[in-house]
Amino acid sequence: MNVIREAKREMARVISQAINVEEEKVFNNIEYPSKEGLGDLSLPLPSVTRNLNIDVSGRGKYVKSFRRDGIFINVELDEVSVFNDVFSSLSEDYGLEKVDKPKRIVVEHTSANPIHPLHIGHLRNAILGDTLVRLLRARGHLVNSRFYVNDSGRQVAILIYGLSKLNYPEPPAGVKKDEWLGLIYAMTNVILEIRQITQELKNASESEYKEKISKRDELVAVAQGLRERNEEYFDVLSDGIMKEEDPEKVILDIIERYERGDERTKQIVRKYVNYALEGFMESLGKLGISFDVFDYESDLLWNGDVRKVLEETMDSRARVNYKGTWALDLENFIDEAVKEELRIPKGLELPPLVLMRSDGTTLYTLRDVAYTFKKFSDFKADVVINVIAEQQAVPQMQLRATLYLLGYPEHAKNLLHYSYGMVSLQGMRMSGRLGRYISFDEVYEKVKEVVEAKVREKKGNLEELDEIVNSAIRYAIVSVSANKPVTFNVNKITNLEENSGPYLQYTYARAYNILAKVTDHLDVSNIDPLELVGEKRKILIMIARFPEVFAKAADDMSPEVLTVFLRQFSDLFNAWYDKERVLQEKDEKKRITRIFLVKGVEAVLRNGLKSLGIKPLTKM
RNA sequence: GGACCCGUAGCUCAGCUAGGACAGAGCGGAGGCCUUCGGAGCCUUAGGUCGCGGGUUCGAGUCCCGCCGGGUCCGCCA
Repeated sequence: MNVIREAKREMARVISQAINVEEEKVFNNIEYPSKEGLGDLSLPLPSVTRNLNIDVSGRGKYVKSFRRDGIFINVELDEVSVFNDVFSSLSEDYGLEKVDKPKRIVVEHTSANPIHPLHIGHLRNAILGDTLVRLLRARGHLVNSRFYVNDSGRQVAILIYGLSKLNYPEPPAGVKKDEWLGLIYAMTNVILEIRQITQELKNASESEYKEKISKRDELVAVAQGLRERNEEYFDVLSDGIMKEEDPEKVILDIIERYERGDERTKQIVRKYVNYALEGFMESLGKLGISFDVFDYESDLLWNGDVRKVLEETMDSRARVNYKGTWALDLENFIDEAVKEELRIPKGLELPPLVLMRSDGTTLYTLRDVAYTFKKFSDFKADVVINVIAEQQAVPQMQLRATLYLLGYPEHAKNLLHYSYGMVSLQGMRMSGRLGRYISFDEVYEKVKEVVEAKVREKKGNLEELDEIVNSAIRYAIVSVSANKPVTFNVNKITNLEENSGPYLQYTYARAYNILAKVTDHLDVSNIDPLELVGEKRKILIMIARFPEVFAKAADDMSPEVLTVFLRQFSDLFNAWYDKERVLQEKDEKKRITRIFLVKGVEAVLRNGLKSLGIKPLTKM
């Protein structure tokens, strides 16, 4: 039951008849007054008519009164009707309104390269992605979450090359596998880069020389830092790589063997890639994040999917010769109207999609086309959402344009890029390549430390410690709009005061514990209508609004909408909580009225928090 | 050079998609509240040319244009 919607309908019906404007138009322009004392619902008249000289009167089931106030028609709701209808139908899943026509939706998120541990950029990706999954599921959609394993690129090959120099060691017991791999990868890469730049120095011109020297010094400093973390590995790697005649050739050979599907290479690569994934899952598991499916990029190569797409593109009328290889000319074969339809800026000159390297091997974006087909077909998806950083905006547009050109306009339209802004680190860019990052695990442990100290100080319940840490981290991420660039700051996450996940959990616990002690028989007809004033009345209206807010947050894919609402709602409840007693109230009708409101608060917070992936705590 | 994202209180951010009533929170600052169902709380208070300049409109933080800052992308990398 969505009481607010019914009330808005009633209001719109009366006004539309009075001023002769379509009901739908009136309905869509109804808003909530921005300040107190103006009623519960409001219509700015100029938004629907030029005739401002009108008055509306009367009342209905929900509408108690209409009042003309400047350019507005303000409506006061009948709190008793609202109360009755909200609480006589208050179910377990109150507010989690389901869509009429559920869609099948694939959400791909996180998809970190399996060569180093997850860092705070992935943290944002994973939390946004997982929150979308939960919100859309709560809304009634069928959602399939996927992780794309980029296992066939150069980066994995570098890692495997390093491992080969170490004679394919096993991760030591007690060490997190992704972290262990990340160190080996960074060492290998840095040593390769130093070797490379040292070579370049030999034929460098005077002007380049200085720049290259300083770049090399920088790399050497990074290398020293890495060496301190494991001297034995570093020295063996350094020795092996420096002695290698042509490391580049060996790395290309690894790529070639893996892409071809050479059995021994497959075994080795998959083993270590899966170690990295194990590490990812261990980290993400702490926040309750998991995936339905892992898709390996290499599978698309081995099973012929990529080849099929390549053949299709080679048949395309948009195929052109580009710098000596083949590409799709997206710019000249996609007109303005289609660009707009595919959410591509008019002024952007879309770069051609290069189909293959001169040696015939394929490139990431083309493989991504194949992967997109797989996501649509495997799950019979209506919509595919890619949660990817904003840096990938252009490749994502190329992807949509390519799908369109290949004759799949529906796929192109239903492929959404859920973009998020960069996460930087106090002015410094993170770099997995150089082993410079704050890992997901470090963040988690740091937050856990602070939360634990706080719980001990409060003599609180340590059993749910992980759930408090989870809510602190999720809230900090999800309460900022996705497209904002953010600078990472642990202090912000460890502030557990009013604007925080733990604050919401705490508020929930208060409401829950009142209800746990209730002995009254609750009957909506046994209440005191005069109680529905002040904060209690406002709480009631917000409870009634919750289904609408939830639906908007899910439909717009804007979890921050729900977050803000839950916080304001908690503020309101806490303000009231401090002023009046519930259980100690002597008058039975007053007491029962208040208990109902607390029940509403409990339901709204419980369902709101759950759909954000935060556990409502009964004690903390 | 072109394209995209961001710019709101000392700091961190809501509000901008679909314009509407004196611009809202938290942190930090100042001052209060434990005979109280959980003080991770409550109540006061100070703090703002909504980056700047035009335009559209009865009305602009919100829409349009032009600037200025910060970031990102423009590879036969992923």
